[in-house]
Amino acid sequence: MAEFTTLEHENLNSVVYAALCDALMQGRFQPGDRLKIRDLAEQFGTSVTPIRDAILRLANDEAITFRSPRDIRIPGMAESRYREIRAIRIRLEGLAAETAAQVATSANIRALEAILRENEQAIDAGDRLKGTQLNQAFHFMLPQIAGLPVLNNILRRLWLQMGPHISDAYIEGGRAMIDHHYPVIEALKRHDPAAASMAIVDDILLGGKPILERIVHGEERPARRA
Amino acid sequence: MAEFTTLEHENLNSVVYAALCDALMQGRFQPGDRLKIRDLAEQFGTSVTPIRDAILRLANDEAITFRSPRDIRIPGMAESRYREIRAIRIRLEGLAAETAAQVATSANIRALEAILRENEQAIDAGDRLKGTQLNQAFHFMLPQIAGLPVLNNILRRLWLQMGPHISDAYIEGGRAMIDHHYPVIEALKRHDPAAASMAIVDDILLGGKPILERIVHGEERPARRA
DNA sequence: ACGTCAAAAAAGATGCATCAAGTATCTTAT
DNA sequence: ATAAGATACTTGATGCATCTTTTTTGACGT
Repeated sequence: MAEFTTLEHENLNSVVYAALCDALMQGRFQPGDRLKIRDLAEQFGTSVTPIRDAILRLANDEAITFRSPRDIRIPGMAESRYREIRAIRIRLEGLAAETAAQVATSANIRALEAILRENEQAIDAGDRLKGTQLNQAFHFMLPQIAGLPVLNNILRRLWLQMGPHISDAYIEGGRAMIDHHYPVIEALKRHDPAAASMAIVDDILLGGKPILERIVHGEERPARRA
Repeated sequence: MAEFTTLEHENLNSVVYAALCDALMQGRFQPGDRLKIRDLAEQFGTSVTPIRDAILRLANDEAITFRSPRDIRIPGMAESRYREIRAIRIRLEGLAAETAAQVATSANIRALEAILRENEQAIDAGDRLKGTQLNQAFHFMLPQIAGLPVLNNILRRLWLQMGPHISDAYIEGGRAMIDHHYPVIEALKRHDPAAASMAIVDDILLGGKPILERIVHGEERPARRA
């Protein structure tokens, strides 16, 4: 999962960054949670320097923000921001799906089907964490198949921002969260770019509905203290 | 130009980051150029810490890379990567243009026209730096008009990567580089999203042609030493 | 001349001390 | 008992020392 495209010479800061990215994408942070450099340093068993480095990168990704100069927090998500991210995803994942449909091999298809099958089982078993991970894995597979690393990185950053807001939505959504993945695979099999794009758009709009509702009804500026 | 959406409490690291971003986008670095933290610290009159912070953020943006653990450089651009970035820009700037066409005010139009006029003059005067800056300003104005800050940031990062590769193309291109900006403004005036999108796509594909040719004929892995 | 290898210099990574600014706590006067 | 002010603590930013690895360089042999 934590496959980073570029560089990253297993520095401590990259290890911390990768770990925090995973935590973010898995919804292990809640909006409003506060991060303390010294605490994280203790948890990771490093000095504060690599933690600062990782935090800075995450802030650059807008995955965390400095509410005040000394108050590092997981930001809230305004509804307008979520809608914007969704619109961007539609364009970008649409492009990925179209391109993937043109070049997908049977091995690619099998990999997607394997993820989808596992995802079903995870959802049926009520395993929220595994469910979100596999859903993400499915989405990230398309730009990978398409050979679009830049696009993949952009999407990764968007998911970093969405992570804290999708936590419980997947359990509530049940299998409906991944129902739209089937038409995607069918379109790739037929090498039908337009159908692939439409299918992934359906997934983003319909499958993501519980997430939007959560955000709309949630606090814009999350309460103090977690 | 250096308007950063979020946070950024005028820390030293943010000052350095903003300065390096400007330098990158203005083409003041060449692919293959090496950056040294201690040298930059001397230039900025700070210690190495804020420089490291800024460099780390830039590396996270993939605007600079660590060729080896101790060799920080402006990366080269493979043709495939440029084509991918172009495809992404088409989708994203297309979305920005469509949205902008729906909401543009007459004040927005006037601002765009002012930039375009200035850009003409800069090109006629052979002022490469100002030409590229105003061209960028035009492109960044669309997501701003559209009210899409996330999209704006994504584009900013892409431009950070393109910056070192567009240096001399604008002089060679002459007015052809901005000819396609007129139809964009016309479409916004008519509140015609489809036309606005098509116009900006034309600009990206045709206006960017000299850039692609430069990249195709340039070195993939740039020569040592600048 | 050219290539090889080793010593020296360079350079980023890490850790840590200090600073400044904000926060919480405690004291004290009303 | 409450509120205002002072004190101590928290916490990120900055600077700096040190460590390790890389890069450079120059001497040496072919």
